[in-house]
Amino acid sequence: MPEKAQRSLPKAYDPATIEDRWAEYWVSEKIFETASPETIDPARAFTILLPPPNVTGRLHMGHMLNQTEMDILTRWHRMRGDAALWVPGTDHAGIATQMMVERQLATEGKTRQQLGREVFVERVWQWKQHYGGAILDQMRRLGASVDWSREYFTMDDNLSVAVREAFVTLHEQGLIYRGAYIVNWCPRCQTAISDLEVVHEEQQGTLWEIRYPVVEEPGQFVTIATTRPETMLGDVAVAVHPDDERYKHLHGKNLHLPLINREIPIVADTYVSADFGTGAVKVTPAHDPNDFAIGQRHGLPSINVMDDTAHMNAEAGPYAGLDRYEARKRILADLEAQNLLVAAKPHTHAVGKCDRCKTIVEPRLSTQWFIKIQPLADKAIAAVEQGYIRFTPDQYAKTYFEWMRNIHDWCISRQLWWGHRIPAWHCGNCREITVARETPAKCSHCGSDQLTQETDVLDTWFSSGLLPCSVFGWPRHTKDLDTFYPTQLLVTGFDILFFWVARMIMLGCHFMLDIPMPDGTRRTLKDAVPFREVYIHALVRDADRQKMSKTKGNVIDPIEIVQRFGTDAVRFTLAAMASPGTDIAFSEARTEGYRAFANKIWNSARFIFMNVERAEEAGIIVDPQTVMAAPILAADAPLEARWIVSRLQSAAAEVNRALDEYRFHEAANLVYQFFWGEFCDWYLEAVKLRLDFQADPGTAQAALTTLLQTFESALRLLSPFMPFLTEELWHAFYNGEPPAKSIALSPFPQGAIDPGGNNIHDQMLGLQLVISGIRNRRKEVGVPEKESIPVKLLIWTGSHGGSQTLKANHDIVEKMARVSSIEFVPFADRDAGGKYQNLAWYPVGPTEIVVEYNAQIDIAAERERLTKDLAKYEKSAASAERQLNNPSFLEKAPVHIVDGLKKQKSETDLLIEKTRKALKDLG
RNA sequence: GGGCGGUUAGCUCAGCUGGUUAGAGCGCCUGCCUUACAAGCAGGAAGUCGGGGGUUCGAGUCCCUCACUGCCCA
Repeated sequence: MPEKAQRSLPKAYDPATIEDRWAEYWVSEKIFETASPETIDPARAFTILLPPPNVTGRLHMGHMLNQTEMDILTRWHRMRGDAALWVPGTDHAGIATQMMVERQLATEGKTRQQLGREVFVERVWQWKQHYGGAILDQMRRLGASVDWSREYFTMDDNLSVAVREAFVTLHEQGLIYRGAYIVNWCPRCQTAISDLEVVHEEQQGTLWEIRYPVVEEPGQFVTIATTRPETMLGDVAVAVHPDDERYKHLHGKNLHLPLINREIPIVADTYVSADFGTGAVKVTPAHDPNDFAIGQRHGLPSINVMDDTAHMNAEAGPYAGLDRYEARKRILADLEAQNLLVAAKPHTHAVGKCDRCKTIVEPRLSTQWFIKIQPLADKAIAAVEQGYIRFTPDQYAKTYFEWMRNIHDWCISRQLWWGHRIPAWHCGNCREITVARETPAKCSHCGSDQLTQETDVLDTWFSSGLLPCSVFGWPRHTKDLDTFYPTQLLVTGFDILFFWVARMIMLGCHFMLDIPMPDGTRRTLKDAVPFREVYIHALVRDADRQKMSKTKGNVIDPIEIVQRFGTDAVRFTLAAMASPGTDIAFSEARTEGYRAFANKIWNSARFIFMNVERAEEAGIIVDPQTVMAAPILAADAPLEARWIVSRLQSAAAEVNRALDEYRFHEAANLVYQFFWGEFCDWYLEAVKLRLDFQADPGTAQAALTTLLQTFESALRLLSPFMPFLTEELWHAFYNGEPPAKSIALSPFPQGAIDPGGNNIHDQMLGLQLVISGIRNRRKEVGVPEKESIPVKLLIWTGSHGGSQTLKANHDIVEKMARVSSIEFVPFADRDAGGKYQNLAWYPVGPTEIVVEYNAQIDIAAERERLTKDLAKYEKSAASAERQLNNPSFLEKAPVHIVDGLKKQKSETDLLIEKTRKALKDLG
């Protein structure tokens, strides 16, 4: 327990003084640890998995948005009584982590090759122990309500068992194969990388046109076009479109490949576009995926001309040993010298770069391990098609289908040292491969003991894709799995839709089908899915809508911004702007506004605590322990009390609905509007009238009770959005003896639509309009702010409840509009002898407000204002009339719309009449 | 080239299934230290909802088209 919360609060809220304390308290008191699964009703489990951040990562704004949303939802579910479990952890990030450690080694003048694999991997573990916790530490600081006892790391032993099981099973099922195919090769990382790890950038390049002599027809040439001339050394054919008239006579003939003196055939293939370049394409199967496909179709060989560092190899003949770009220069020069280079045309094309190190990727033929993905993708498609997984916003389902339906086999091997080593052993004797769960002693084919393990490791996503099952103990059938799987929700950015979302769905659907349901029945696809819902959030940009990037220098560090404004203000900013499907332009101005909101609440607490003390001094005690029950009103409770209780109920109901639909911005704005715009602006001001503990203790005690109840509920309503501030104030509210260890463990206000609410709301609205109207008139006629003045309220005949409410609550009007006295005048008086000429006048619903102040008004300005208003009213009335005179409107529009319009029309008519009179009175 | 989104107040954005007079925050103007809060209070100004066409009793909202703009995939 931190030091006992104090009710005497400093004048301004300083988040820095409380946030670290509560962040530590939540962790050390294990506030967010979930009960053991045996005690949980799976129907009440709300499980959410943190999409694994890189272990090398630092928290950025995208993480903070992502985590704020998850935290709001998790806290909300927890407070609603669900068994909320948010599982945190990190991803071992093969390439990134290996790079990080290699860089560290470089500063010591060492390379990983010098250390050797075993020592290097040990070194990476050391690095992870030392630095790998950074991002989770940041989460702790931000108060993420995760269950730290369940923290995972994809290289942990238990998760490694899952990886091995998954690999071996897939292999047994014939879904994993090994073969030579074109992959994206990063020459710097010296590993294969996936399509998704290649970023394409538009680049100004050159399209070179090169002549290849025709063998059979000396003096004839075919001119090919290429952006990568250095790969010509690996050419095995030239392809043309079968219907291209220009080349028809050459089908079946051969060409001399310049520089290297190889004869290559001309093949006809519909892949070739006759319009592009010269219509003749060189075919280099070992260095281009499309060429590889052509090569397969025509039974051509593949000649790899580069090594794994993108230097030319022995196949490149005289160019062997050169870097690929140096080779390009030399080749172009040599071609030019032989008069074979026809043209060099500027050409914009997309160049693929390694996402990690930005090196230009070299498509390269190499032997890799693949997953035959179609059977997995089929289930993943079915799961979404059949509605077992729902996307929000739903248009992402389309993107998902698009990708899933055009998926390629997944290359899962990486030529790295850091990662899950593939459980396959090569036999030195028979050359066969043994795949096994346990390290085998003998070759399963020939029995030899000459086994060496495959050196490749698995793609990091192979392990992160398994997380929804593996963190709960899969492949074992555990109680955790029964209780928490499928998880409820995955919250993530659209940029990783294909990274985790797609892979988790494929692997989850595939493997979990084999785990029976808790009751022993067979699991179907519906319950094999890794999560039931996916919420995709947008990108956080800077205030000018620019994408944040290190090169632009516009990156906002969430921790830095949190230190300046407080975690709650930053969270609230993100939540309030997180409208589904729209990028967030993060603006400090907005955050300042929400810091002010936090301060506002802080000060409302000061006011309330001050009154609790004043009450105690007068011998009036309201036991805070009794307030958590839903607010109860006395039969004769004043209007503002009925109103605020009703507003709280409906605000809570609306917040629940909004969060249910992932409408974070709506939920945040509702809480904001309720707390500031209603509770502080109106209720607190009105309730001041009732808090005279000496003169009227009965009224005061009732008022204080409602005040405390409402405030306490409002804190709970706000808590998922602003956990720190509300935790602090809640403990202070209960004088350090709260009914639970944390507000996060208290019930969330459910809210309800109060049947009497509309009437109360209308009454209060009438009052508010009169108060605003008087304030407006005061300004217009220049009444000094401090001065209390008398006003007249003219009551129109035929207006019923309105004037009664005003009369009954004249004290509120007097206080909030600084009125010394109100005279209620029947409207009939108005026309009596120009009594109200030249007075500050303002129409409000069934009343008119007249402020007599020195009888001095700016007649010209007043006339202008009234004329402008009149025009507005007349326009509105005319448009209403047009509709009401339209038979098809009356016939087709719903009744409540017609009635509403009629009501509006009559009110507008009244306004017009009043305004005309007022104009006339101006003389 | 294929696909998806966006264009609403000075700025950043709401406006869900079409329905009465289009909202918020910040900024701006004016006046106030009214003992919870100047990180505040009160009042105010400000929008032909990107252009054009259509459907409808009714369009910011649906359809077509044009312009500009962003993103994803190839």
